[in-house]
Amino acid sequence: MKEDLSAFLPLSPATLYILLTLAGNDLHGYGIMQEVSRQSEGQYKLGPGTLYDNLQKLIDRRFVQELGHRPGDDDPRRRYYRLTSLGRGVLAADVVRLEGVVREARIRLQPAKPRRA
Amino acid sequence: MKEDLSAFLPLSPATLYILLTLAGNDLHGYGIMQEVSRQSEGQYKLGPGTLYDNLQKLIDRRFVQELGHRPGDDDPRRRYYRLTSLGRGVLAADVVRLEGVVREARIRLQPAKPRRA
DNA sequence: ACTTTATCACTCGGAAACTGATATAACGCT
DNA sequence: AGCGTTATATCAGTTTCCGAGTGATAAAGT
Repeated sequence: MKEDLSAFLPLSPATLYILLTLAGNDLHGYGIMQEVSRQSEGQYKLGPGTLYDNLQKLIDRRFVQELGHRPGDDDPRRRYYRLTSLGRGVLAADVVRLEGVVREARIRLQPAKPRRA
Repeated sequence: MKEDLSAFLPLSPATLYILLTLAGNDLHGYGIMQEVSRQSEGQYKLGPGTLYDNLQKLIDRRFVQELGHRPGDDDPRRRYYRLTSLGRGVLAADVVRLEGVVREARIRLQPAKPRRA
């Protein structure tokens, strides 16, 4: 019963990192920015423009839903977002694609691997 | 003696596929399009606009060099391109990044693995 | 108490990238 | 000769990216 998730692939780096971050926990915008920076070890930083552009697009496509403010949260400014099961599926599909890319790259980048016998 | 290749990361999907394809063999534009389509099992197709935009950019950045026409080739229209060692390094760096993404995604997508006990 | 730094949400305009339609032409086959 | 494929390339329209900037609250330091 798989839908055609491949129509949404490949995900852009920005989209991929956002979905990846939300796959772990529900999170708010600023938290996503920090988490992406942390996960990529500072190599990739998401600006607010990219973030909110993407977030809106992801909500429109039902990959992510907004939870709004959390009643018990300490900081009432935060607006939380959650990955939907559709979004989870899209992320999983892209991960499969990426595994293929990585596998292929490993083969092509190492035509003569030093062997250790 | 590593240079700061991370400044060029992350590669866009289009760029990644082009570098990946050229990592295997020197190839001409049309061949790249076909090979990308084949490698991604038809999921991702590079249009000529995207291809030549990227190719020019890659040449400017010295990731790829043009070889021009091959003397012995049957079709003299073809213009061949080759990955430079810099381009190879960038590709390798992005593959490392992607491996991290894939690893992280695998962890986050399976918080409760079905056990078979 | 007061100042500074960090957190948080979001908008905006310009830059960059993507996309497919189109143009042009040589090639291979019947 | 005619036709589909191979091949390079450009162009305009759209989408995406990006960070500077705005505004405000919360936390931490002095």
